Amino acid sequence: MTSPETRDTYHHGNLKNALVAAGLEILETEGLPALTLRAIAARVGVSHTAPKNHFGSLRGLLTAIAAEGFRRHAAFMREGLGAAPDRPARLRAAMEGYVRFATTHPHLFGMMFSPIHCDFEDPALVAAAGESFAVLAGISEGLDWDKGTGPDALLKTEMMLWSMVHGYAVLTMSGQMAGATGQDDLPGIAEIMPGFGYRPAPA
Amino acid sequence: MTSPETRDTYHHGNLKNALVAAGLEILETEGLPALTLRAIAARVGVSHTAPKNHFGSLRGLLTAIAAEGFRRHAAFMREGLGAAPDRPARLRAAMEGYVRFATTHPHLFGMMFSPIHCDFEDPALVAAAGESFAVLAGISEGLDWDKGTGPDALLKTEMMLWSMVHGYAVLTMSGQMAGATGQDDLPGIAEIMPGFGYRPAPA
DNA sequence: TGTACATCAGTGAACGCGCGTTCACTGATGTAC
DNA sequence: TGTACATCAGTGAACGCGCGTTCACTGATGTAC
Repeated sequence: MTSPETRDTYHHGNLKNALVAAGLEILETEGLPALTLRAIAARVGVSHTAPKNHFGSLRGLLTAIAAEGFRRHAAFMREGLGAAPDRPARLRAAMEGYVRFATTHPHLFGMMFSPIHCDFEDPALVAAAGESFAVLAGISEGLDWDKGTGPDALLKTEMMLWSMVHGYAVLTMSGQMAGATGQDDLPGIAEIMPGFGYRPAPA
Repeated sequence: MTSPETRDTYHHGNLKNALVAAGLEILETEGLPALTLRAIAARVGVSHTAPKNHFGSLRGLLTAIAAEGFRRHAAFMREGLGAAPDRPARLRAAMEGYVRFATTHPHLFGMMFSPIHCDFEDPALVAAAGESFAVLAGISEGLDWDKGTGPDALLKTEMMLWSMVHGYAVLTMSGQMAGATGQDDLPGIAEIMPGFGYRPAPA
């Protein structure tokens, strides 16, 4: 918790991290439109001009928050991987972790993919997003489908998996899937995926 | 064009449609953050309180704009369908139409799926989105994959296709796909799809 | 064909709000000698 | 161990802006008789 706190020192000491943490909290409790410079600073108990020293601008701060979001997103996916007994189970666990993150942190997830809020050129954000993508890439390897086996085939598999799970997350989360199909109780991501097998693991 | 025009009549005559058209133009030229009540009204040449008579609030107007977006989106997909010689070609055309719409109208597309801007409970919006979804549902029928043939299998196929194409559109459009994979020249949506066949058409 | 009147559609000034940024500043910290 | 000084980190008042909404209003239109 980083609830509005009183400081006795002039310098905060850990303001950079505290601002990111405060931003994440605001996203959880109040949503994306409430995520302003002033609100974030107030939650940390600091003047609203202080963030400028660390992030330059609001956009810089939001980008840092999104980067932390991607790290947690990757962690969500990796969480289920350890317990999975085989590769199909790992695939399923990663996909379900992806969707579970979106469902439990809808505002953060929305911001992480919004060019209006984040600077996708920022190296730290690109690196964090890459960490998340790497989990999907890891489970794509060896997936047996009909697109050949070259390096380009691997890229296509990664793209296919990422597209499918991301679209599923966005459409179910927003309620659009339920609205358009008229179904309230929708099949999970693992239910709708094609039933891919894996090639024998390399020795 | 609905550029700032001068009227000689007190009543506009077609304000409701003109406001939607103006909103669509602003999205094309200036993007989502510029889509305000005042900007839309100014473009039509009307006071910024006039829209209230027709839409109640800003949110109502944005929802109407999104609904028109879905109608155009469906039209984009249907466009390629007519010329397609067979069902696999129709599948490909619809998917590519989906992505092309997102690429050519990124801000409109973004708003159409944003709960912050639109009211997804609005019947007109749900109907328009359903029109769009119906195109995908149409090409899902008869698709031969390994999930059985019941009505639930059809729903799963529709969801899978929609998820895949939507995720692909969002991720490529925002530049995230290029960023995370490090590739500039990415395969198209038809390239990454599993190579589904179709069952023989019913007689 | 006229008239009275309700309703619809648009005006424009004002309101209150919260925003991000700029500015001159001050307190705290680190470092060179 | 002291001192001078540069730099870093945070303050708080002020700025200018544009936003959506409210309000009392007025012009235009449609309809009943």
